[in-house]
Amino acid sequence: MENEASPRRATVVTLSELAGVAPSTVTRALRGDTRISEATRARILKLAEQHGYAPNALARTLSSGRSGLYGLVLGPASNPFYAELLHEAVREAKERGVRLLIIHAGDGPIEDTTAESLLHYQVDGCIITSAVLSSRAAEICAANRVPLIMVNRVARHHGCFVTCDNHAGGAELAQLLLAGGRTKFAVVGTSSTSSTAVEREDGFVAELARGGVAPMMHFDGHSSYEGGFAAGTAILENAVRPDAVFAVSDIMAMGVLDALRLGGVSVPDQMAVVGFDGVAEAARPIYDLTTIEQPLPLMVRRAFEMLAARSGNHRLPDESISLRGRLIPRGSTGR
Amino acid sequence: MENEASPRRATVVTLSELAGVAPSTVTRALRGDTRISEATRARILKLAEQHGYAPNALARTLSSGRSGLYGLVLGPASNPFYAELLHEAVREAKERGVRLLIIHAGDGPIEDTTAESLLHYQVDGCIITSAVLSSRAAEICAANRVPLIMVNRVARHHGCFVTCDNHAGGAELAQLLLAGGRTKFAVVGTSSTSSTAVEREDGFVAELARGGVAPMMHFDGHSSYEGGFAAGTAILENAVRPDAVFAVSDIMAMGVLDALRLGGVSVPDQMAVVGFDGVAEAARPIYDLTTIEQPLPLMVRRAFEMLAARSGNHRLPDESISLRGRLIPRGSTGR
DNA sequence: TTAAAGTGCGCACACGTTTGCGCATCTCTT
DNA sequence: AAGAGATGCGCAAACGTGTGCGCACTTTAA
Repeated sequence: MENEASPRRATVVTLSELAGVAPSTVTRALRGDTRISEATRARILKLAEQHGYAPNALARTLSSGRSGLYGLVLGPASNPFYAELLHEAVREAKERGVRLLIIHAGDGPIEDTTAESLLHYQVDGCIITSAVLSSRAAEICAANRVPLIMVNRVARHHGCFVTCDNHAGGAELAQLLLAGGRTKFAVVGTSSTSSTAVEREDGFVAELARGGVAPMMHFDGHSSYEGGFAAGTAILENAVRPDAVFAVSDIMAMGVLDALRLGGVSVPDQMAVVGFDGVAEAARPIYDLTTIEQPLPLMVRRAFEMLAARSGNHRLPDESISLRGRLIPRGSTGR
Repeated sequence: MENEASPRRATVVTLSELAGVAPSTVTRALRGDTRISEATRARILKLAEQHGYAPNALARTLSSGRSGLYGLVLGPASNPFYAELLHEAVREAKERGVRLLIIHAGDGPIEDTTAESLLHYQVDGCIITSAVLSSRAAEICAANRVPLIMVNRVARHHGCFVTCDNHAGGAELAQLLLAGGRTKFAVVGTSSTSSTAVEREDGFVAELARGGVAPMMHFDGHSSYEGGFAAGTAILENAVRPDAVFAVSDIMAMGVLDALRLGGVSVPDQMAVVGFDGVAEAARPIYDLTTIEQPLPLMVRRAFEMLAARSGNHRLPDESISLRGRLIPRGSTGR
């Protein structure tokens, strides 16, 4: 079919010559412009099909200004939450006909050179989860009109973000534990300045206070399984043990649970454990973890919507969306 | 700094006007062409710096033919191996100054429309893990000279791939178990036609045969934690229990281990368990899983090298690389 | 003194697509 | 029958960068 001597891909110009029309006619026909007659359109579509025409999205960017590319900044691989978020983003991007450019993944901060590559590829926007953007990097994006959306975290005083209602979620978990008759609470937080973790903890502690209780123990660790495991181990070693543990993320709660299991503590009889995120792992029978499920699909959709709106109109003000999570009571809190 | 009335980004033309030279001179100066005098070059570099010039990589693609974009097809989120692979790929891409375009993620096959978007963005190549490419999609890529590399899986009869030496790894695990005095073996495989799983199983069974033993049980399940858990549950229910279980992936082995734990089976005393992949989770004290670690960083690097070579020279023949994995003996096999 | 080689840079086109403008032709309307 | 609107399409410029070719000037060689 394809001639070996002419390996060149079909272009709009190729098709226009074949069809005996102008390149602009081909473009309009392919894009469904109503001003092109149905007959011409059909003829061009058929030619495109025959010759395996694939539009050059990069060339389109050049003249239209939109690239159809969104940057994605991902958190560490050790937390399955980000893997789920990635897959959700891929699904949503496919639905919207846009592509995802992985800009950064991992724990560390985003380097300035990485931020610059955002510009090189003319991304229409960028979704940031977890990682911190240096002020210089943020400045670069702002100066070049690249809209930024933080998912699952908020920046200091500016920018768009969509999060779960962390405060309410923390409070709801506290209510559940109080209603279950728990009295001695441990909080497993994170040493990072993550807004998400802080809000969850605040909500939890505030609700405890409403019930007239204060946590008896507090741990700060790395926001990972290992951090949770270390906290769980520390709980075991404490002279007086709590009867309920709130970990600010499921991955940490899983670490806590495993430490308790190795220490011979029975959950939920001797100790209840709750987490936050609603990752798939939490549903495993071995963990059976009570948690707040983040409405990930909706959060991702909202993020894309905000990006799409802002890539069309740069004057839109900063916007923040908070979505209520769903309490999933499981075995780790009894019943 | 940036004038509100002139939101346009600096381009080569902008700089050329500022410097009083031709656009081509600017291009050559920025790209380090030796034919441009040092004085002119310094002046242009300074101007570029001042005006925050960011080259338009998409425009460059148009005239140079190379996009600096690689497609990435990722497996399901439920297996942490793919998350690790993603992060490794991101790291390697950063080092090489190329970008990753997420084409597809998840369990299902790659749709043809997805494959076409590979072409739209003129990717220089594509790394495929796990998902299957329809023959039509493969044809599209071949016709358009988009090199494809399979990582951790091999296609039927053609294409480039880089894998771990699955057969040798399976054999090594069998040796270890035999040396540990195990006699009754169960194999937890996957119902998918994944070449990787089949090779691992073949290697394991072949080595058992050399020792004069055949597995007493065999399970096929979904290649996931749940699949492993189901197999583990089935093992519990069997009248006569094996004293060693080989799961073809760590994620399945984790499922097996948890099922055994819930069933009160003590590992490694009553039963040894081994996995394959070397994911981070396998090292958790609660699993402490003996496994074969895939040399992920090297595998990813080789994949990029093969892609880079093929995007420069389309005539290169198919090539396959097999890298030896490393046995990591842990508590799940005793000692 | 002249030819040859080297240096520094500009011109112009190419890459593939989009889009504003405008020119025909055809169909109504009055 | 003539102006008004609709319909169908072409022309040409633009997006930003890369590059082959060639011109002018300088240095070196004979």
